[in-house]
Amino acid sequence: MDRRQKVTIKDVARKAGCGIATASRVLNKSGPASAEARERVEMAARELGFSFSALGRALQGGRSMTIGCLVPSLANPVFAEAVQGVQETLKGTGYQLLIASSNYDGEADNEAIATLAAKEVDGLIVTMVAPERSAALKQARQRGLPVSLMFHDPIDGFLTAHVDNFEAAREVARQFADRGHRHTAFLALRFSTSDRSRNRYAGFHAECRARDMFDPTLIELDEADANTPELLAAILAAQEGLTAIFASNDFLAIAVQKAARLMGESVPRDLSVVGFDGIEIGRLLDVPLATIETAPDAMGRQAAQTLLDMMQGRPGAQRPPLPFDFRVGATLGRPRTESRDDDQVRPRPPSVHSLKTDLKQG
Amino acid sequence: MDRRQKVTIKDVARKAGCGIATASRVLNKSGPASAEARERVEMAARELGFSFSALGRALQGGRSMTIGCLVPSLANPVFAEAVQGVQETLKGTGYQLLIASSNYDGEADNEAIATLAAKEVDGLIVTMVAPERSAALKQARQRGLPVSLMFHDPIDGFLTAHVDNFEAAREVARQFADRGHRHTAFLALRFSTSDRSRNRYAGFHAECRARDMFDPTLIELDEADANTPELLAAILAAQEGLTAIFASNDFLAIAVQKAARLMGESVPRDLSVVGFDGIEIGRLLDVPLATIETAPDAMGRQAAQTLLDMMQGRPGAQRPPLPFDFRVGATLGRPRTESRDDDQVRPRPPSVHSLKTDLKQG
DNA sequence: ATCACTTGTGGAAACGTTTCCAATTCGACT
DNA sequence: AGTCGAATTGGAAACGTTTCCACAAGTGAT
Repeated sequence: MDRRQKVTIKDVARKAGCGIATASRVLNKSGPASAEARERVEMAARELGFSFSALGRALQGGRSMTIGCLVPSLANPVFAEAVQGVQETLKGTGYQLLIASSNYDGEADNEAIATLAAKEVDGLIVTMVAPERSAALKQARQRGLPVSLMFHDPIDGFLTAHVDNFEAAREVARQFADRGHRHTAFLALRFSTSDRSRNRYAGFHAECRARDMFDPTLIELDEADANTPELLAAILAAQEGLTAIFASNDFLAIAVQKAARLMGESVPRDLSVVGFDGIEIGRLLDVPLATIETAPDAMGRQAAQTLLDMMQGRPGAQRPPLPFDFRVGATLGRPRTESRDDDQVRPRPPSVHSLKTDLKQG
Repeated sequence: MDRRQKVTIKDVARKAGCGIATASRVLNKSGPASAEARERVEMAARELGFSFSALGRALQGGRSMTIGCLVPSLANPVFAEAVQGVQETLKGTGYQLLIASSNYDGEADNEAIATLAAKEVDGLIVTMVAPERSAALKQARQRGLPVSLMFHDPIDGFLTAHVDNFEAAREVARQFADRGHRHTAFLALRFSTSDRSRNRYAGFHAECRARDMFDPTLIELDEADANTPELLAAILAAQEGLTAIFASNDFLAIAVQKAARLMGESVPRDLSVVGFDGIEIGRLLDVPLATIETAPDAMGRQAAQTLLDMMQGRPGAQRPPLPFDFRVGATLGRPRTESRDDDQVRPRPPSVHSLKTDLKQG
């Protein structure tokens, strides 16, 4: 019962009464063989239910036809969709995907890369905490492993499929400014483990300055869970004069809406909210979410295509960032108390940076 | 540059001036070695940056330490979360996940299974269109490959991690009945490729009958995309007297809410909606979604654990279904025109089965 | 009948491991 | 000094492929 009996090409050859080499040639159509031999080998293979072992092939051929993929988490639909995009592009190429996830842990990132490399993957598609500082990734590249990045902004020496987070965030600031918002906040999750988030903040911050708005307050959450809205409500209640929030992803943006509801405030009358990513569900909401719409699956497809090119020896250059769209939802409006045209330079209030929410650990 | 120079144990042995066997023993701590030899080998390995090739190991040891996983799509958060759960359970066991997705295509299912088997995975965790009819899966099992199912209701000869779809759907019907609904519909996506969906319909249908409600109308969509709400609105407009809809997943349920809004109807005053799955975002909605709450990650964890048990020779028995919860949201209410207690048996209206929406192909 | 080809064929090496087993060394005991 | 056992050690086989190469057999031309 439990005996895992493998049928090898040796068995086929024996049954067909020929040498291994001949069987291999027939089954791979890779060399000459008499009609009669072909017939016998094919028959034998069919009867035995033979199929090649990718292991033996990989060992001998030096190519495993496997691609390693590392993402922070599949529970985040953005990454899940990207991986799906990778799968689509790989479909039909014969490559399989070995997937690891690090749960946003830089240490786990390194281990995962090492493990994937040990499995002799032919290439790596990666989103990690800090690719530019990963020893394991560096070593993999030194060994000649092609690496393609996803989501990360361009890093020296790497090719990446990305959107211009800085620019996109500036766009959000512009939209806020155009509607008269001056006092805003940037809401992020796990700021320290995401260069994307940091770049969005940087862009948002820069444009706010350029538009003579207050520096945005930085609100950082450690974790998102069921009571995130309550937590947010508490934090927001402590902020005075805030009229608009830019959330680093759509999930957070939706949580902000919920928080506003809990506080008895109305979106966008009392508070404007803009998200990032453009997940499908945002559209379906009662009050459709204003957001930066990106295409994670396209990101995955591009990263995969880049990798395929590298593996075929066509190095390719860094592609321009993928386009994003500002989706005008219904969560963005004018602030209730319009700024009264007193354009004289006012002192900026001290910006509350890194308002860490360690209420839980405390 | 491009030279992929592998450091093998042979290189280590040569540099350490000893035999391969000794090097192997030292590096694996699997046998005796003099302190001096140990020292030299470890030094050599470090200097060369040696790491084992999982390929050679797998070939020799007969175990690849890789597990194959097949799901319909990672773009569906339910499956993505389940895979995440699998990853969590596998973390620390040394097993890696080779992931394939079929895009709900039964043919692709078979190919994927065959490919995974060819890669010599040590076990299979699978959600597919029709496991009971898959030739490839059958063959894999005959070869002694342990197989663990996710999401599927129990099938003879397989172990599966699941929720009781039939019972859960009955619960929905009960909730409808308790509030006085009699004329309901069941909304599904790709009915033909999902036994889960079919079982939910069956349970819903059965309980509707038991409660003397009308047979639920079956509404089936081929695909969900951006204009699903419009499509739904058109379909719903044609249904008379409908007071409640059971959607086969939360995404569809949210689309129904949007459709109702498009039609100028109010949820739950004019139409009650209940979903299935219990995705996190449903909670955050303006009108929190009533739904059957399941735990996809727990499903993944259980499936993985079952597989680990099988691989360790502990066969284990089919576990009971994982619990589900009826989440009382705000999308479920009493129908506007309360059924006037005329309990005489009324003829049921012909139920519109398989109202296929091939508006697009047509 | 010999030669030079073409065609078909199978032995064997190589890929990177692990592990069995025989051989070597060494100290200790008779 | 000679024998014995324990502790180390390394050669070689095996895992399932592919492919190089040499060999056999057949074919047509000289």
